[in-house]
Amino acid sequence: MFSKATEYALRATIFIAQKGTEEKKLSIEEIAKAIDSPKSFTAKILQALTKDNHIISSVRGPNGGFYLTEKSKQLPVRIILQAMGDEEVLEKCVLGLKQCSELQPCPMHSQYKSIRKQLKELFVTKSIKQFASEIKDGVIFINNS
Amino acid sequence: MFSKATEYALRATIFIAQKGTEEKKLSIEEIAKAIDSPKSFTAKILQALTKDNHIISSVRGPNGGFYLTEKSKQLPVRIILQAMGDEEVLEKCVLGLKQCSELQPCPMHSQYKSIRKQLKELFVTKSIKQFASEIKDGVIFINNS
DNA sequence: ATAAATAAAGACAAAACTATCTTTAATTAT
DNA sequence: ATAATTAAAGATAGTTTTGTCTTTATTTAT
Repeated sequence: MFSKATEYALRATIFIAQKGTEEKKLSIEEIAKAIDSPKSFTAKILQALTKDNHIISSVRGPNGGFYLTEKSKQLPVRIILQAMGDEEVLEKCVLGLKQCSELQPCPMHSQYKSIRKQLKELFVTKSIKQFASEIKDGVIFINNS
Repeated sequence: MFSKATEYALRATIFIAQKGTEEKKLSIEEIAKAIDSPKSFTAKILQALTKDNHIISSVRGPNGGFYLTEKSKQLPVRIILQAMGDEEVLEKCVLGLKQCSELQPCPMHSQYKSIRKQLKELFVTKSIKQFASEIKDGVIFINNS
């Protein structure tokens, strides 16, 4: 569905939203361990979400790390797909046809369109915060081991 | 959602099922043109679907080409994903977590599982033939131009 | 001021994916 | 038999994705 990079971005952002605060920031070390992702690769991804897109906040130096502002937590999860350049799946024809539409439907269009709509709905209407608050120790997990 | 190779495989197979017969086989030339895919790359894909998986039938030489047997047309479209090694999306956690399940759900699990179920249902319950017969000239399209 | 800790930035490399081109084998028509 | 046609097979190459490592910049604590 999504690239590895996008999977890591979603996991990391939801994790940071849940565990990080401006007072207690999370290091890339902690984050990568928690979500089971390669550290340096994840660092690159968080950099992008920080620098270009201002979804995540970061501070360098001792006691530095990553956290999300309350405002960022309220963004739809779609914002992460957008930042990662990986939101095509929310719009695209399942057969990859450029001109597939209601007027020129592909053979799978009528069956697939409702699935795509629900997928888009999920990423557009739900906020980062909503998924972050799903995590309750011992009930919902975000780690991978 | 799927790789380019899988998109071409789905388009080609549905197209061949609709237009090809044992009497009037389709050449790789015709197929690639019709579904707007790179010819040699598509040849490789059809080779795989022919040789290893016996989903498509082929004959070499003059008036040779590709077609589907009636039996093949009745296979679920999932068989194409399987042959292409690209059916992971029907089963996988949206966040890419290995152990995500009802017992150890990821933060998106409860919202996403019904979407994944519908997607799987689509590929498991619908046959190649069903999508092939969706194509009616001027109403349903499979070309890309 | 200096040292330590941490993210940012950049260079590099391995693997996977997409694509092309050439040669070979099989089949048919003459 | 021979020539023509078509898929099969194999070699190669470009691009993207995934990942690592090193150096630099910033911040904090002493």
